[in-house]
Amino acid sequence: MKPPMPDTRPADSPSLFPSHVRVVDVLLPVAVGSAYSYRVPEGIEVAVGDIVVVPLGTRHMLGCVWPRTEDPRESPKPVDPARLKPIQRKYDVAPLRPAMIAFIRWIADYTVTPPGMVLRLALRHDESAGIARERTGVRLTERRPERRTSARERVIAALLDGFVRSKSDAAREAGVSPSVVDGLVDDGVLETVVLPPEPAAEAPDPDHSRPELLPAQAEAATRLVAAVKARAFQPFLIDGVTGSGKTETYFEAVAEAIRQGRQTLILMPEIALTQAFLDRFARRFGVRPAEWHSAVSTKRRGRVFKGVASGEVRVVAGARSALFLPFADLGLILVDEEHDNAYKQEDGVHYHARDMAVVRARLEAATVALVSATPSIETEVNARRGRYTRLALPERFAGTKVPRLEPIDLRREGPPRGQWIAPRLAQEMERTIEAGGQALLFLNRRGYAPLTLCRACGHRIKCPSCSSWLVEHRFRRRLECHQCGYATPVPTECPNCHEPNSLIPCGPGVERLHEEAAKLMPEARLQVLSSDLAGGVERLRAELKAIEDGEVDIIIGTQLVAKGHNFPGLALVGVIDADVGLGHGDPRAAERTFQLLHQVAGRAGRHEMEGRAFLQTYMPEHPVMQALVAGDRDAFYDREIGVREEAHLPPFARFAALIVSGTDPHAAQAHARALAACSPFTGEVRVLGPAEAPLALVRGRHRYRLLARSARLFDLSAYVRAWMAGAPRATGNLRVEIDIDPQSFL
DNA sequence: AGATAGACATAT
DNA sequence: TATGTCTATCTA
Repeated sequence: MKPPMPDTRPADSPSLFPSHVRVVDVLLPVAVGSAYSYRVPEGIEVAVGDIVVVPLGTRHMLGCVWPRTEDPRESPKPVDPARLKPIQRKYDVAPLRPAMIAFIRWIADYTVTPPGMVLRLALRHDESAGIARERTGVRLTERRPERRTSARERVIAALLDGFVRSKSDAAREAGVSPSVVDGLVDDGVLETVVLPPEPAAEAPDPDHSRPELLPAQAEAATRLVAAVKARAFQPFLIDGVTGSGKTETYFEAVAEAIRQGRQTLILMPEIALTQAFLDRFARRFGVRPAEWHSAVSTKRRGRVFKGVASGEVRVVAGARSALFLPFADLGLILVDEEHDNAYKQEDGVHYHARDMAVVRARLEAATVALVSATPSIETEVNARRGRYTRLALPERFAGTKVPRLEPIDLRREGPPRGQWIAPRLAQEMERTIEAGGQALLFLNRRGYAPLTLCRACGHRIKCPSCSSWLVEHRFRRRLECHQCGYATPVPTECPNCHEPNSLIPCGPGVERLHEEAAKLMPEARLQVLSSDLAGGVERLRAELKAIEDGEVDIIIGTQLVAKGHNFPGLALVGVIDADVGLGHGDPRAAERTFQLLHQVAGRAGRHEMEGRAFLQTYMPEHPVMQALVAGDRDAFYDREIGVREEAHLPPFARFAALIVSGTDPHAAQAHARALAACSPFTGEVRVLGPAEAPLALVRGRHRYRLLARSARLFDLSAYVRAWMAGAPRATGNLRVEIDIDPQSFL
């Protein structure tokens, strides 16, 4: 830190040098529209981007010295100089660079969120966390103890090499408790040494172990490497079938960024950030990347945050929040599984991390690559229009093909009532297991049965707080609401007509499927995999290991099995109900179903083994099923893009919804209607049902949704801002949130 | 965001 | 009339 400026004014004539009140604007991480002005006290020098501690009301908080703009919304109103409060101190962290400030502004503008809320995402770390505490190590001296015990001897033996170790390491290596080490320090046998702080992440080695690449991979890698070398914004789509080595390919670009001394951000859906991925990275680069997601400890976050800001951390693998890390020199961003919905932030600042990654890359003059086997419609359109350069990886590594999905028409060859596995699928499973392969039954429904019905009066048991069906979880003997988490013991009589023993479970969940499969194949070893597996992450990890080791014949899984995990012995996939998820009126239902089922099918058959996949459906003629069966991805995209065009929704702008919420339902609805009445909104106003939006009635807040049907969504944020500015004062308690997937940033 | 002052509702 | 609960407003 710079020394304070010496005061050069003559002591006897201060009035000759009118002391200028130095004022700067500081953006605070709170939901206020503009930055606030603060006085800079003598002895403190601040520049734009600096992080400072300032008083606000009764508290002190971090803020960022913010540049002035012409934009009146962001500029502070002039304040009586006497009312200005002084900056308390500078905060010891790297200042936000201009690209980061531009990024924050861009997102705030696009998402119609106060910039302070976006800044909050960038400053989210614990103040004390980043300060690496001093670590002490121990080293052997010439002295030997008077009292000799076997524990002491072991410590001395372990430290005979003369190297310094931390106390805990020394104790662990010698197999003794730390108090033995302390005792030796007291006796002067060991001396303590101050250790340098542990690095936030070790430096990855771009040449640690370079893999053999297939021709298509090598070609794609070359183009990515060239882009990284060029140090200019360039967006790519890495479009490769499951098992085509997308990761190995983009690792080459990571290697180049490391060689260039620039940083890399690998974004992944949180669930995909597994040990397996980190290990894979370590095999290629010798060390693991720095991790950034909700499960990382506060202390570790602080260190990573500082390491990223200083440039010491070269590669970060993180969930969407990693997008707001203060990279010193970001050269490459990878968005793995770019189609994944987890990239959407649904509360606070509504942003789509995939799109914001492209924005950030542009502002940082970095290369960005979106990676997927089933790109989102938007990304596909951007690739087709040439805004993203497509790098196609059409072949699988081992030369096997992604299996075609074979349809099983449930109307013609379905199972008997009360069962869900078609005879043909059962046969194929038996054959597969006899041949030593594994089978996966995919059903995206947790629990035993999605509906409990009264045989006597027809009553369907619903959640008292959000009116969606309660799902029976037989293992836990409860009825659970999958929307809001409400749970109650399974009743013995109908809550409506009080008829005893009249309740019957309707429809299948994975637990019920497990029951059926066990009956069909009593010898087979079964395992259910779902996110609510008893025993949590530990158990899940253990079960995945067991599956990998071939200790399971039939896996019965929900969505969980479609993502990330590798099942090397999997030879057959059976989709129990391909129609789940279609026809809910969700405009993205077709896309999601296609992506999910394509990914699930892709799990079958790798490592020189051809796999097979079956699709049980009541509507084999549905375009999604047809595309899946034909293995024709392009046909699917052609159709989906066409559908959106017909609805006058530019495919790359996706759907837009405005959520107007307020505490007074009448006022909120009136405002929603007023907004809807104005161009460009022609959509209807709907009260959000709880099933549609579990958060709809949080704390008595009423929400209304507008669907915008406009070809010019580009103006959406400006439009809403203008509307809000002109809205009557009573709208102060109304929040307008835009829920869109912005695509107009190129 | 978080503190606080005001607006109702309810206990004392 | 004190006390609790919920909301709207303000922070420089």
